[in-house]
Amino acid sequence: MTLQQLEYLLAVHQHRNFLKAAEACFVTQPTLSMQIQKLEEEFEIKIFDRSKQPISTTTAGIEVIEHARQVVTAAHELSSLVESQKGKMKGLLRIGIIPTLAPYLLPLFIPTFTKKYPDVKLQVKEQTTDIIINMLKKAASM
Amino acid sequence: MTLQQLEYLLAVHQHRNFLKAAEACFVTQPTLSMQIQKLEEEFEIKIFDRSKQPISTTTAGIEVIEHARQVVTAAHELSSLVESQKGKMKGLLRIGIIPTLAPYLLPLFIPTFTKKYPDVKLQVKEQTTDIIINMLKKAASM
DNA sequence: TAAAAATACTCCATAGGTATTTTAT
DNA sequence: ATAAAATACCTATGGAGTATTTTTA
Repeated sequence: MTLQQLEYLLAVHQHRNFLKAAEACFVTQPTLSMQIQKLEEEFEIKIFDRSKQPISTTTAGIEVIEHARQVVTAAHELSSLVESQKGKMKGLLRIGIIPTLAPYLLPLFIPTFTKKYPDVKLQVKEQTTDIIINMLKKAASM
Repeated sequence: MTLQQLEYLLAVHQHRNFLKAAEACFVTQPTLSMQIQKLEEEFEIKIFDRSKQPISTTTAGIEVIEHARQVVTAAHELSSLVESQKGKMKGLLRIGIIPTLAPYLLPLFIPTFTKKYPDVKLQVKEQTTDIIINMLKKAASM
């Protein structure tokens, strides 16, 4: 069973026609026919009744399709999630800065940064140079 | 994205170890590594942090895995459904029989049949031979 | 140094395509 | 006669294997 096959299944069920279903899936009719056959073979269940036109979905087939739709829907939701996260910066960013520079640099940096990356949490520590170096070493060894 | 890759994903997340995950999936470690990489590439999201042992799941990865689990679960439910339907007779069976035979044959046939195939609905018509033939012809032309 | 993941390569199974035949209206 | 699905055949992608290298602890 593959996600492809399940999508083909839904297309055939919807269009009640192998050629149109194939076009909707951007493949040729034989390709789609083959995959449906393989699935029916694997399941040992006849899902479509091709003995008359237009083709119909068998009793057992309908139940299969209901569940297949859930699988495909879940997969699409996963795709959407991924799409929305793609390239999105998020997490925690720790910054060490010396007190001499802090009041000059931070006001320039923070507003634009938090606007651009609203999902990144900022944690700023003002410390002397050598303390910052120690903290960096410690962090690097974790 | 394939169901296989999602299963591999869940296995790695669970075992926090590519080799053990591979064994659990009955494939070799390189095979599993490759598929995870391909998925991360397709999604453009780093799902696992391999920079330290044991490996961990990234923030974005956790969300992906939650949804992946839903897809895989739905697919398993579909498999279960199919398994339970496999070889199961169901639907409607129409029987035509002549009144002369009915009282002798039906009592022998119906009890055993309904016991063996509880999901098949029986519809018995007692008619003369020529009426039955007409009904058959009509049914065949549908 | 040992354990774990990545890389290199090879192979074969199969998804998908084109051309054609079979089946149903 | 025509539309639709199945079949035959071919190609190429890529999933999976073995062997090896690189990386982390």
